[in-house]
Amino acid sequence: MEDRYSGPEASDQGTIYNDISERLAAGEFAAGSRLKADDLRKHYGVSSSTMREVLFRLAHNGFADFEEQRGFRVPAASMERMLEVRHMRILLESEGARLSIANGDMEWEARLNAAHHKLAHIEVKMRTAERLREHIAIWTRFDWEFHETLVSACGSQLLQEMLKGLFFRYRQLLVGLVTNYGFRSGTVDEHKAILDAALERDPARCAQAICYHYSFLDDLDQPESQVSGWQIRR
Amino acid sequence: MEDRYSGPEASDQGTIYNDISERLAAGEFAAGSRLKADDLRKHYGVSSSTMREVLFRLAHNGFADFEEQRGFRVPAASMERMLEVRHMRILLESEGARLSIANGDMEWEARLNAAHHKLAHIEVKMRTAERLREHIAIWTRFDWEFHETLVSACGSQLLQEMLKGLFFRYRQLLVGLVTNYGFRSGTVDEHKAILDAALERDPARCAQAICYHYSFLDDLDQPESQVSGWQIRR
DNA sequence: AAAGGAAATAATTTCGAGATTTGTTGCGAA
DNA sequence: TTCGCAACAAATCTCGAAATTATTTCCTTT
Repeated sequence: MEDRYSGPEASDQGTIYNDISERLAAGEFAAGSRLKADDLRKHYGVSSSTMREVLFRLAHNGFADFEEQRGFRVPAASMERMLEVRHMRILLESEGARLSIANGDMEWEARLNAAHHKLAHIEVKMRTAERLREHIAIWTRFDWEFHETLVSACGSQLLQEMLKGLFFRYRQLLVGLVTNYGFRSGTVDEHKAILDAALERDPARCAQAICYHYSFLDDLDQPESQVSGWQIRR
Repeated sequence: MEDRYSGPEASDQGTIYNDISERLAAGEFAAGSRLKADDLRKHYGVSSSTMREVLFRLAHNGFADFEEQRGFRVPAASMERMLEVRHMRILLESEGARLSIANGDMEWEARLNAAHHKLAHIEVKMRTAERLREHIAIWTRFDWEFHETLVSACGSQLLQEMLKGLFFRYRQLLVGLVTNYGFRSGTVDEHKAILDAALERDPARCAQAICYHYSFLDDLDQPESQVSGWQIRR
């Protein structure tokens, strides 16, 4: 008799890590709330030590805050923190795109096109989707794949790793700060602008397009101006 | 009767983490070698779980590589990896310095002067020191404090955190790649050039000085040209 | 002698209980 | 009512052994 529970089948560390990070990126846990090791332990059917390790891995990737003797918390989603992450994303992504444009071959162009195609498809679909929640996970993956592919020919493994961390941190903060899981209809055109600039091998215009992709944040502070149906959470 | 051992007195996680990272930054463990959890566990007198957590923390800060079911290893110190870390350091440090120059007040200038003074003092002393090994830990700290202070007025906590990780990763790789623990006599003038450019509020010249500070790496590939008495490890 | 495989060895990973620390509640005094 | 303090409750942190998985050794087979 199994008195475990009926959750995810395989509950190894990697699976649990991915599951929790997805749930965090989908805004399931309120920003600033405690990640109770004991509750999660029971939910996934593992021991406290295993859960602790997973939480440490999440913490060191920026998904959670850790304080000694005080456990783990979902990082508070402040606009200041958000702007800092955006700043770093723009800096690294522009540099990575610049190098990719300089080094990338036709194979890179093809992969970028493919990644954009998948992303555009889901984004157009989501514009009229009923239940946005169901598409967030796959959209997040395609979004990341596009941004990852953009810098994939930069020649620096390190830059790509750092950018990955920033991407998911950004998403987590965004979901905590706004409604609609951070989805906007405007992203379709913005991603297209980045793609076009990259394929035309224009680093300056590409950097500009990347900048514009994140510029909506500046409008969020003014409550009267709505950004594609968004609202700041209260 | 204590059959523990006679090492560091307080063996909490933070202390062990700092001790191991210092040993790694001093090149005590050969690059590519295994970090045996059991040996370290015995050395510090803690359980395997505690040591495992410390190793995870080290791994997530780039001090160690982790592979599932295969334990922890000292990252292989390759020149490629080194150039990647240098690239990111230049990018982030130039940006951080630029913002600090724009935002920093007189208080920042004073702190930068103080940090440089301490750093210059130890570096001049090390030029003629007998046993370099003894000064590495304190030199590393002052070196970091100077670079940290340089960007401390940039207004981004995130940039500073990322730069800190890069700094120690850089040091670990350097120690693994060259002799003399990565110390060069040329750093004295280079740090002075960075300080002067920052105090004169010249971002472009500051970025140039930062770039020059790391440019010695380009000469390392040519074996005939010696960089201030350095040699590449074989 | 070389290659393959099975047993032996050595490492990592998981577990659950106990020790330690933190947070909370209730009581009494100012 | 407010503050301090002590006892209680709930969480984290550590531990060492057991289970799992990788590595080495050595014997068999080709």
